[in-house]
Amino acid sequence: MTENIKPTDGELEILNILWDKGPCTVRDVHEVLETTKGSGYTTTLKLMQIMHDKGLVKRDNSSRVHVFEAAVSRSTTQGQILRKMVDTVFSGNTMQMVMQALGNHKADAAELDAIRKYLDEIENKK
Amino acid sequence: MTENIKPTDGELEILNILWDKGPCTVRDVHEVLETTKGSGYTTTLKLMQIMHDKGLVKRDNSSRVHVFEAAVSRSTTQGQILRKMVDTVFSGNTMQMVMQALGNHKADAAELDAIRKYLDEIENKK
DNA sequence: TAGCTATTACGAATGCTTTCGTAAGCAAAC
DNA sequence: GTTTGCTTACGAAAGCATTCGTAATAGCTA
Repeated sequence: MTENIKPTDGELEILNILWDKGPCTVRDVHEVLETTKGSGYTTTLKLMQIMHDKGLVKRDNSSRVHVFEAAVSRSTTQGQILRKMVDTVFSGNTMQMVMQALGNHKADAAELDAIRKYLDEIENKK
Repeated sequence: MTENIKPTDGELEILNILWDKGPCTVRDVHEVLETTKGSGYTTTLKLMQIMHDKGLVKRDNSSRVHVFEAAVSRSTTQGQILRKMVDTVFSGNTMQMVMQALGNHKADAAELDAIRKYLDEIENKK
């Protein structure tokens, strides 16, 4: 077990911004959240400070205006959250979850083919 | 949109028990949680009372010992949580989530075939 | 230099979840 | 009928996430 980091919903929103845009100042992040959530500047700041304490982000404070960067990878974090969700909501049954996801989602032929291809890859790799 | 019910983690644990075992008394549920979480009886009771207030469970109080039953379906709840997770963690990209799930999960040939079959079903239904 | 602005730091308030102590009610057993 | 034990009801405490008010700080500008 590497880490037991579990970002909260608010923290995840900020991580998404950092993953999309790369290193950001508090203002950069706030300008996004302001439109999506309408929260205040110091709210964003506080959240990012907490995330730094938790090790979710790295901070470059060489200049007066600190620059933040995600300290955890997107795919790793996605995998952790996904696994926990499968465990708690689907009793660990990944296949059932995938079926449900495919059933609810209106996939087009191209998407379905992409999955078939991927299934073949998985099978051949063994 | 039917409901905007979002069970907490603790509530979900109880729902899982009710879905697995059918109608239960508080004691029935507590006996499971006691071993998995070690929480006290009144803790379980309180949680189930809150769930009743929220409409997550139905209560039969015709006898002294109340009998509780899930008021929301397992698949509906799974679908809601799944959709929210895809939106917040995978930016709404269901296919990417499925790929990640399949990649992390060590599926055997039978499971992969089950998915292929399911993909065919989806495609033919159109 | 003095003052204005933008940034970070700190602490507290709010709201929600989880937990449990305690009281009250009821039923069976003695 | 009194006691004992299980059940439900109520309220409060603890912990955490989120929010923001206020202060301290640094840089820019007039």
